[in-house]
Amino acid sequence: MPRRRSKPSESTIRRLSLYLRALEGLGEEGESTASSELLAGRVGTTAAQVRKDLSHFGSFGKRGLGYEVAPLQVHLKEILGLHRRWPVVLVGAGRIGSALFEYPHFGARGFEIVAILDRDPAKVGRRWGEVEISPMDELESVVHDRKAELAILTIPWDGAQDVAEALVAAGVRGILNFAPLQLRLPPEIEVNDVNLALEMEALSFALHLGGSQVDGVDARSGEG
Amino acid sequence: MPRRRSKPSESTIRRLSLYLRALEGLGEEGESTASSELLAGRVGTTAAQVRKDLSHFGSFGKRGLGYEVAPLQVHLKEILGLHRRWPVVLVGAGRIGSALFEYPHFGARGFEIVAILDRDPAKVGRRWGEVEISPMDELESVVHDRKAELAILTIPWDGAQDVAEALVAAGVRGILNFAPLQLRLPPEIEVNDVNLALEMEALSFALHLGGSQVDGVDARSGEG
DNA sequence: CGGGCCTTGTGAATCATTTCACAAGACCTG
DNA sequence: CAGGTCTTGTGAAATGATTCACAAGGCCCG
Repeated sequence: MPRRRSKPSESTIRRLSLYLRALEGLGEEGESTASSELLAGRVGTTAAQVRKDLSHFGSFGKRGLGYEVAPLQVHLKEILGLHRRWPVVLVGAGRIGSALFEYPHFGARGFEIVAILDRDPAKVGRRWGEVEISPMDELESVVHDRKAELAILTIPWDGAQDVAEALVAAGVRGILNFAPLQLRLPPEIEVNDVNLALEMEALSFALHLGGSQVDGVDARSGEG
Repeated sequence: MPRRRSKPSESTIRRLSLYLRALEGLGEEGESTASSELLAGRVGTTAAQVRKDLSHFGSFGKRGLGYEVAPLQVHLKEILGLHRRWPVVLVGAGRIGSALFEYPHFGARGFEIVAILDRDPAKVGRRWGEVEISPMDELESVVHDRKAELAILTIPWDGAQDVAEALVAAGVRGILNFAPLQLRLPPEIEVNDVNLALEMEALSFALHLGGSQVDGVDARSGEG
């Protein structure tokens, strides 16, 4: 197994997802091969970056030709672990939870929300499509029964830490966390934070700065 | 004005947001000062990192004491551009748009959704709270009238590029983009992508790898 | 008011990521 | 099958970010 030259960085992984989506687009457009330069253009990076990213996992291209769209898609899906179905538990049946439950791109990637939990008794028992909302005290049995290793947390910050710990105790190994706090969990648990206010704040910073002190901003003018 | 020793990185900016939130928590807990180490603990980074991040913008701490919670909060808000109100246009009145409209943490940071646009005639004219949904052909006038420099894009990928260009033409300078495609806009326009499927895929990668080839994974066991 | 204790701010060193540059192949054409 | 053209895969160089380590200050106590 001659793969894995050096360990891929977090950013490499994230770009693999982008390459995968770009390849799907190219496939729909009828392209059967793609050069690293073409892929880079679609994803907003450089050709060298694409090649380096892919090289961490093997040699998928043909010199002089580029990469074949369909096979590379398969490879990327396998690398990312998307060749299988992932049962997911959604905790928090609020607005964001509801939006994510309907989010079509999850299903397209094998992520299937198989259970919904909420602490609000008024919501428990309702059905969203095929899935009935369960009370929080069924957390452990639900996670266990459905063999869910992934969870999405869309609850207010004040319950998040406890729920996260319960999820981990029940067998969850990866959490997509929308609660705006830093979860403290064992290091082997993978947590991805989505902090929407933070994203807006990053925009605010950039606009604020650009509006008031444009002087120091170079980069684009001096050539490359 | 002796600020700005070197240019802060994107990651530094994002951590500033985290520090700000941590400081708010500390304030509520009654703390009046915070050391870089305490802040680092709350945010999941190192004390040196906190100090280096802050040092890009000035000297806010007192040696021997640490940082005063309330004043540092004010400084961070100013650095991030949060000392003012930001009118925001929301494009896409679907599930995600609805969730974001209700999202309490936006308002708490001065981001106010002042207009909603949707291409679906069935939605146009409805009210969400105080805001009525407008048709897409009012995009330019709405952005202009409300002086919105920020927009949130929660529409399907197939319309996103055109809408983004229209927003920019109307005066928008920053976009929070939920559409899973790479927007092609002038470089002075700030775009932050929130790609939810990608976040799940990053989790999937980590779990997939951890489950199948644990051998190469070191870091935690051997200590350092 | 001097000594001890803390914690900042920051150059220097380390570590990580990205970019460069080019040899090694692969295909095509004649 | 040789020569031309293209594009990969990859060490090496350049750039960027984080961590280290410590001098400079500030506070408190006696």
